Amino acid sequence: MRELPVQLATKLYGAAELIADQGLDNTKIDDIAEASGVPKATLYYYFTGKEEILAFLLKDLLTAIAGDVAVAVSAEGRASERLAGVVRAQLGVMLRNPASCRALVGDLGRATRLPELAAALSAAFYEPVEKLLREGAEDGSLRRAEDPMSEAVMIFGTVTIAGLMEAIMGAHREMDAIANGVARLLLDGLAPRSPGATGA
Amino acid sequence: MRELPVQLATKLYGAAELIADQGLDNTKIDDIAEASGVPKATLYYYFTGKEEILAFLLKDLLTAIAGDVAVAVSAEGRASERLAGVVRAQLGVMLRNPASCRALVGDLGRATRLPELAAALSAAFYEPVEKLLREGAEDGSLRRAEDPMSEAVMIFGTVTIAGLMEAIMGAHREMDAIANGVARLLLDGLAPRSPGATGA
DNA sequence: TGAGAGTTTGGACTATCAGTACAACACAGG
DNA sequence: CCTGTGTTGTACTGATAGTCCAAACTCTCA
Repeated sequence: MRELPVQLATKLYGAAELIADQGLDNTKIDDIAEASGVPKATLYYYFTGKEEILAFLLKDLLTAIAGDVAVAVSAEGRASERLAGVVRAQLGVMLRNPASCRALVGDLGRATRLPELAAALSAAFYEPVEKLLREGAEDGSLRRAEDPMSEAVMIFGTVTIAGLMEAIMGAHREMDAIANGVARLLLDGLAPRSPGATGA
Repeated sequence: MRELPVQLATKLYGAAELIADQGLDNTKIDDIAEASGVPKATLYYYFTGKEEILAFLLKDLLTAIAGDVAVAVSAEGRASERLAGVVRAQLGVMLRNPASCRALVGDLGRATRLPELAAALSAAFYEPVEKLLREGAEDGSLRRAEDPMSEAVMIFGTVTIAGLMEAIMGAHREMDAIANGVARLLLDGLAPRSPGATGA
């Protein structure tokens, strides 16, 4: 895949919705060309095929998530508060890019089969969150995890499915309401808390 | 889709792995025919196309999950314990059918686009868990949820991603270890608990 | 100004594969 | 033996992903 001019990249976002709606294999290359305004021949000049176009869009989304998550992770405050920030960050990106987000989750399988995406996902989310969990154990705001990696994975799953549900349904709730719900589940769990001991 | 003879259904499972590995659209009908031992003409006698074959496999998996989840939901004990049972049930089915499970999550987007699957998923998981959450609020073993539906969705996401990760990685951990980790996150959350107040 | 490199595009072409058509065959029950 | 229901091989069609190429266009450097 050749280096992509910005202007062209921008046009491609127009195709994300199409892919999200129909799935990649129900979307003809010619449809993508038409929806984005980029001629087919040009698409093939830059990409080796459909999959690479999807991969580009998804990597872009993951990069956006990575950026916002990184900011949240290295903010001020206790780890538990920053974790809530991470949740808000990921949900924020997802709700701002519902089409790419639906395409990502919709073609999650393909995504897991694209190695560079797995790496991007890991860098965007798992590693920072894992680090955050360790810091939480230090500052006492989070319990010590036996297996921070798999907890990070679960956290990602929780946030992702919550965000996806909104993206599919068409985001009828405020982002903050959703983020609070997710953060509460993750921090406090479902069991009742004895009064006066909670995170964020 | 015609009523499917059991013998034929059994053969089809052999194709699930193929689909899980490659994704549906990289899998040729002829490959499915070869892998399952069911001739292409017979496949088209029963199914209208590829998608319907996938839908059959997924519906089958969801039915299995629905069955085990239903048992767990209506077991003895407090709701918190039964919720842990639900987690074990879903993970159990997923780990016993890693191929279908990967195919399901891999083609999740397609799945969300197949209305009967969305309905099956809802019946298999969301509704029973939502009911369980309400019961937990009654018996005091779970906190009262503001929005049980969306909590049920998040729970599903957490369990699913955890299970998927194992299915992809090749299940190096014991099912019980995974299930305990998931149940602990869901019930207790990540914030430290004051001693002596916890679920399951 | 103009040569040359890289980019952009239209359009024709090929190869692959999903899905169809159909005829032949198997095998049941009456 | 006849008829209906499943089963299968084979040949076919149509759609479309991806290739190829030549013409045009743009930018840079001399």
